[in-house]
Amino acid sequence: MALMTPQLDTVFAALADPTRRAILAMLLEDDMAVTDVAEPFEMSLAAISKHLGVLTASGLVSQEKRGRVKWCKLEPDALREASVWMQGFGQMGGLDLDAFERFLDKELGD
Amino acid sequence: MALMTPQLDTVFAALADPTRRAILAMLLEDDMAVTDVAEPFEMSLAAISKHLGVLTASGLVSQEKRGRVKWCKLEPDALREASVWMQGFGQMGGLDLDAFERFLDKELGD
DNA sequence: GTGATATTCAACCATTTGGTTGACGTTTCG
DNA sequence: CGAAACGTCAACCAAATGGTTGAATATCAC
Repeated sequence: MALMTPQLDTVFAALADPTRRAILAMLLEDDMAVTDVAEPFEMSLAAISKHLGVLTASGLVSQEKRGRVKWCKLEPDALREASVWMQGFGQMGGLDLDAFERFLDKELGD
Repeated sequence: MALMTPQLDTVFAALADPTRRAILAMLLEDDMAVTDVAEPFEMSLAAISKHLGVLTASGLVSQEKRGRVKWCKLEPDALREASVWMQGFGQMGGLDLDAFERFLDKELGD
């Protein structure tokens, strides 16, 4: 059993939280500072900072500090692997998903 | 902020575990009994039973008991909502679709 | 320099998760 | 009937998750 592509683990785990999905939706519109990301939520800034850490660790978001502001940017490419994995699932019966995950490792590896 | 669609939570959370993804891959080929699902894994039957419970709760798998055997069946439709959610992020942009098609030709060719 | 702003860090807490083991109810088979 | 096979349940455990506060660290603005 292959059980590779640990990126899938972190990406799907990141997507499993509604707060994090809402953050991604916000970042879809524009890059944002951490404080601005946190503004609409009824939870502490530190909690949002942690969520952004999870998103960054999964590759779904990148962060760049300029001055005292840390800008958060959506990285849609990180969704490709997960999305393609799911597409394959829904649409192609009988596919060898182990081979498929190996394919994704190779294609998306860099 | 919306934070709805609890189904997405459970589907993504279910997909975040490599054991569960491997189970889905096995079920893609055919329906299976719980014991047979557990066979290739180096963990207890009870653990696999729990994983199947998570998959069933998320709707990705259905279970039907016939006699003393509980049959597990993949429910690919449950992936649709999550898949559609991802479409919003333009994820397919950088994937090498030619390589993808070649992969599919090879995998599905026979 | 002082003070406000931006963000993280550290410690803590409750809950969930992923695993174990052993006992338990069903169903089948000899 | 009695034993084996199928699967879950219950109790337990360690580790991870998602949140809180309060202090700490930079940076900017006056």
